[in-house]
Amino acid sequence: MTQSQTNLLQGTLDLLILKAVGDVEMHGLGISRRIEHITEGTFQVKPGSLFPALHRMEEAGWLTSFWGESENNRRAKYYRRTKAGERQVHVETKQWNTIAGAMASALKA
Amino acid sequence: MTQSQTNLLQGTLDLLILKAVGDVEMHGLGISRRIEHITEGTFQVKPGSLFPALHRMEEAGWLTSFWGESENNRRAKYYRRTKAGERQVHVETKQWNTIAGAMASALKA
DNA sequence: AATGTTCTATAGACATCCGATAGGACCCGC
DNA sequence: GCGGGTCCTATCGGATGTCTATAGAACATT
Repeated sequence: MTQSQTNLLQGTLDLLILKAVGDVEMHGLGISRRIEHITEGTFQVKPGSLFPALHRMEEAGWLTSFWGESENNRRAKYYRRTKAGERQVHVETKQWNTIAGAMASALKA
Repeated sequence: MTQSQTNLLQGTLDLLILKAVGDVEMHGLGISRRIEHITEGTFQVKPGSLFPALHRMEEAGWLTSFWGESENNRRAKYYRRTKAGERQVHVETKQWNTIAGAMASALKA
């Protein structure tokens, strides 16, 4: 049975990534660390979740990428949010607030 | 392209069902209607989502069921929350609050 | 009988998250 | 330079869970 522990809710990862990237360019592992930071340690995004998500979002046009060099002189792929990504933040934030509101309403009963 | 609009976040359905059942026994469609009500119309659970979830949760021991007769004289399967289901409400509520808190923290940046 | 409504149920498609695994590139100690 | 640790990206297979669509049984209405 061994239930897997902190399952990330489907659909929240995209928003977290978009939020983490912010306005500066970051590479994959940097984004991962930043997500852990801004969620106060709650979400730890593993590579197997992160990279498919990044590729998916680049495909969708919410992120652009370019190869660069990390602060540790490593080859790293940097991501930046696009205009469309900016709009997506608003869309998904609104969706999240709707969901959170509905859940709060359901739980207070 | 035709993006399917994933209405419900994975993992929230179980909690909504457990909350909807409450302390009285209800049949499937009744639970569905009640979820829509207590979430103020936000979540509309379709049969294809509802029944697999009910079976899964009965398997897990959070619900028990028995055949009865609906208020419209139809054959209906009634569900009731078990002790384990009661405990699960607390577990999942806590998880939800953690997640909601983490998201709130991430979004306020 | 024919039709609609209520209620349960399943199949198939699809998206996505996770664990495991892999490999290239840089750094350091020796 | 050689080996091991770390940083960084990447993919595969499996598992879960939701949606659309479909189906059928039973009762009610006409």
